[in-house]
Amino acid sequence: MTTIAKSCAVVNPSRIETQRHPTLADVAAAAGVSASTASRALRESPVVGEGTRQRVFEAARALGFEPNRIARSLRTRSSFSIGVVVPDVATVFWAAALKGAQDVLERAGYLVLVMSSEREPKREAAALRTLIAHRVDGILLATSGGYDQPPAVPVVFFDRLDPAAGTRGVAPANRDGIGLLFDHLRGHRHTRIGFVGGHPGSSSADERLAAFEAEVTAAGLPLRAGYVRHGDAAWSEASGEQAGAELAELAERPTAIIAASDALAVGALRALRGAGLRVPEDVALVSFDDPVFADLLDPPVTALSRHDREVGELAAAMLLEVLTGNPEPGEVRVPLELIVRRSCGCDGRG
Amino acid sequence: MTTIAKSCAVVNPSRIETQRHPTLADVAAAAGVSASTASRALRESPVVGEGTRQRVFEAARALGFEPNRIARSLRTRSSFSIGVVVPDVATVFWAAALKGAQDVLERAGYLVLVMSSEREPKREAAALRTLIAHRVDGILLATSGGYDQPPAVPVVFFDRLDPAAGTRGVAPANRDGIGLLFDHLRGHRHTRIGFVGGHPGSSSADERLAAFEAEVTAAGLPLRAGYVRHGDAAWSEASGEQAGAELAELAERPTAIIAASDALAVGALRALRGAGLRVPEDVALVSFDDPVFADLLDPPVTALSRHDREVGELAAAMLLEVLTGNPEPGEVRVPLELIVRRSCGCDGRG
DNA sequence: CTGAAAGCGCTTACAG
DNA sequence: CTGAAAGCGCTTACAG
Repeated sequence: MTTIAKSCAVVNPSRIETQRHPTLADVAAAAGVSASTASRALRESPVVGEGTRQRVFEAARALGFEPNRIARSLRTRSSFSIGVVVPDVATVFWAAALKGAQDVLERAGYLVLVMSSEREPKREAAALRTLIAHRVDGILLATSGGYDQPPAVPVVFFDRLDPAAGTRGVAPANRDGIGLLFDHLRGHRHTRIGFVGGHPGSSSADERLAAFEAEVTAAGLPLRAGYVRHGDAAWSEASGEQAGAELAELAERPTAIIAASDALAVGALRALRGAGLRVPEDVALVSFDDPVFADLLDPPVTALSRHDREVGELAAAMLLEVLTGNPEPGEVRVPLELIVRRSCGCDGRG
Repeated sequence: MTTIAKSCAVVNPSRIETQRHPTLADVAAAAGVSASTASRALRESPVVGEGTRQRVFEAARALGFEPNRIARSLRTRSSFSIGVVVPDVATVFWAAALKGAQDVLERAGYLVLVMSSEREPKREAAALRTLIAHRVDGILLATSGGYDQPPAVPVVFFDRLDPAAGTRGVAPANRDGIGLLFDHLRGHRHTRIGFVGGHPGSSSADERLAAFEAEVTAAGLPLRAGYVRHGDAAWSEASGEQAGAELAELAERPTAIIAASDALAVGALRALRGAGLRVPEDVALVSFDDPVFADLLDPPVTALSRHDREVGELAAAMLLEVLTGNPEPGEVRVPLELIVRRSCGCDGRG
């Protein structure tokens, strides 16, 4: 007792007396039963008598008892929690995907532990270790490359898939999406099409770039190295602007640009303006991810619809499947649609 | 043994054999020492011999041992985790504030548990209970009204403060911010100024509205009920559009509008356009929170700089203070600056 | 229907 | 410097 009081004082010597949480033993004592019975009553075991059940609940209510999940987890050897690690929680895409995942996971009774890797492999690896240390039942991972050997729990990838084949994952249909964008630009008769890609190394960046190159080749167009630029690790707006500026300076400038994300597109738009170029008259511009308020931008930008939330939901659902014993291997791709506005050269009225 | 294997089989009968996590006992056995010594070695206790220390670390490494934090938490009676509850993780403001908080908390060694209340008092109360059940050491709360009696751990409010006085909290300087917006509009000689507020009931909505009314009165202008509109619970863009449309329809229409948030402002902008009104020529518009890509909107919108991240950081720092025994009571306000662009009537060149 | 006992995986006085 | 023992707060066979 003395020990406990002392350690409390060290940890939290403020006036706010962190009142001791009542334990199951307290409830049992108050209800005049054993801890075993109290536990069974609280867990609605059909075996306990009605009167007993009521007395226990009453005692628990009176004491403000909230069962200690840490103790329960240790005892039952299952934390009923899921870890989610994303490169950056404050990016529109991951914030939305995270929300989607959290919704389905919480509905299934899981606690969600969110960790941010800040796009660094080291921090991702650390986050994974922390999650394992907390004995999560499974992990949802948008990898930044910190995943080496599989941890001791099921993992489902999302958006940024593991390069190794055969791992479970959910991602946007990158290839088809780029195809939609490319075809639309071709419909406007463009032959000199530039590309502002994400940072090489993630499946999302790499797939979109590969799809772009495949489209160019399939269209019988020349593959010009100078027409392909890349954003920085954060796919930042600033790096999109830099890339856009480089494209704008080219002697034989592209007449249209595909940006691999919203921030990259907005950065490119800013660069084009800065270079005194009109969009879409001088250079057309289309974006992979639909920018926020895209229809109010000047000009309104043509882009692919967002299904961020859905990616998170599907990944969570897949993990739940695995956890309940339906391994359901392989990949799921979320289809995207083209939203035609004006930056592509259309008049924006459909 | 049989029991364990059986229960494992029920939980996860997939081929992915969830390998048993090695325990401290395993490490101790492998290193040829007792669990006590292994524990001390791993925790870098100065008391253990160098040779022993090395053998233990080697064994831990070889086994891929990751100490079970659940067991440690139970034993030490401290989870070293902090709960953060926000109305919606996918809203720009909270995503950024959350990230700020998470950064400082993780740096201090805490695990962050994020919960979303979806703006419902019931869900907020449930989230709070879950957090308590997980024995978090403290809570960061942007309340939606689900907080009745103080939980058994320290709470710091952020953005949406507790109406009760004297509680700890961090929020933007709502009053001063509205003052900045209002004064700027007055500088443009506007006398008929409308207000699209947030949903009444949260401190952020109420403070901004009160500040607006105080400014109107202080300026000697009439307080017209018809000039004040409110967004819905989510402060959604659609509700901002609705409010903007109502203002636009007024017989004696305001010549300027202050919107209490980015989404509300963008909604209002859309409504104004829909009504065939030019911004800022027919109606000027300024926004409290700086919209994403605000400078590329048509017209670029004048707004208050965002300090979302800072709000989260400061709230986290305050909680840390409390946890280490420096109660530091009261409120902190984060000052905002005006970013002048074109929607207010300026030419946008500063 | 209920209780005593064991144990989940750690940490930490207490002895040596 | 090291080990045996107790205990954190639960759950769950095992007996009655």
